[in-house]
Amino acid sequence: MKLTNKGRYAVMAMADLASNERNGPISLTEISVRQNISLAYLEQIFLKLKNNKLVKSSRGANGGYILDKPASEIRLSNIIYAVDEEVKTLNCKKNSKRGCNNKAAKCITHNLWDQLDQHINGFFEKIKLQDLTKNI
Amino acid sequence: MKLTNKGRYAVMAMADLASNERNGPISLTEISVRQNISLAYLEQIFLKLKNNKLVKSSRGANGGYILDKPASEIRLSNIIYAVDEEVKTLNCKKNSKRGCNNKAAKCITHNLWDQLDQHINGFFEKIKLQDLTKNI
DNA sequence: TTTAATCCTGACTAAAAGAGTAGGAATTCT
DNA sequence: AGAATTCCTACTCTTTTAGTCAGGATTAAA
Repeated sequence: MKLTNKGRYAVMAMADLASNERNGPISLTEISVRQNISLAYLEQIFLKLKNNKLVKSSRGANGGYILDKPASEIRLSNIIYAVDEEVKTLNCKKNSKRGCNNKAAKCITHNLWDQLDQHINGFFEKIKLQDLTKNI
Repeated sequence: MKLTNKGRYAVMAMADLASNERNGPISLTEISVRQNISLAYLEQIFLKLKNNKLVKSSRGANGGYILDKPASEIRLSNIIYAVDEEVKTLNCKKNSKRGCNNKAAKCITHNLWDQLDQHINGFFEKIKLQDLTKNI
């Protein structure tokens, strides 16, 4: 399943961004210091966030990032999805010999894992970025 | 997070065992054929299931495994836990420099990931092995 | 126009985890 | 004794993770 540190860092950084909103963009250097995440890694992460229209960037001196929409409209699932590409546990690969073939009674757990995916997705969909800023 | 193929194989194998109960133990060779999982890998898995008192073994010719208790009393969480050792997403390692230190505002997501753990655990705790045998 | 701050991008790498193999020892039934 | 089966440990191969590194490209302020 794809739920990694990168995903968590992304959530942390977005929460940081939401909590420190002010006039003008916030630089990654700032976030890097506050959240103790390497700048280069943050750059990677924010590139994806930007491609997924979760943040906007402005370049040059005093540049940085701002949220692309209100924190109340960003779900954690959006963030996770943006950096991890998929929120899937394990699915039965087509043409895979092991674990699941389409014969009856052999892929008992297929549905089960699908349900779990939905469960986890649901969890992250319920929570909005705004909900996190309260705790900071 | 620890939710791997091994965990899924374990659930599959246990469901197989529960569905094919009869007098006397069932050999891993049988399960291996039915579920299309390599015998050697199954051996590894069942070793752990046995250590966690989910199955009983009998050795020698005509040996094999049987459930150690009724399928109605075995939760999927027991199985997952047995083979994966932990159902934890990502926790903040003590003494880790990155990602989480105990200063305020820096580990925003800590609680969040804990909640997720509980969520997933809850999912697997609700479901009993017996519930799976109906679909085979 | 210079310069500094920042974004942007891809390539690279070290470590860990995942998935499964291999081989032999011990046990029990026939 | 011979065959079937569990038991147990160690090993290996591959993929993924978690970053780092290096070098632009772009922009805004001075």
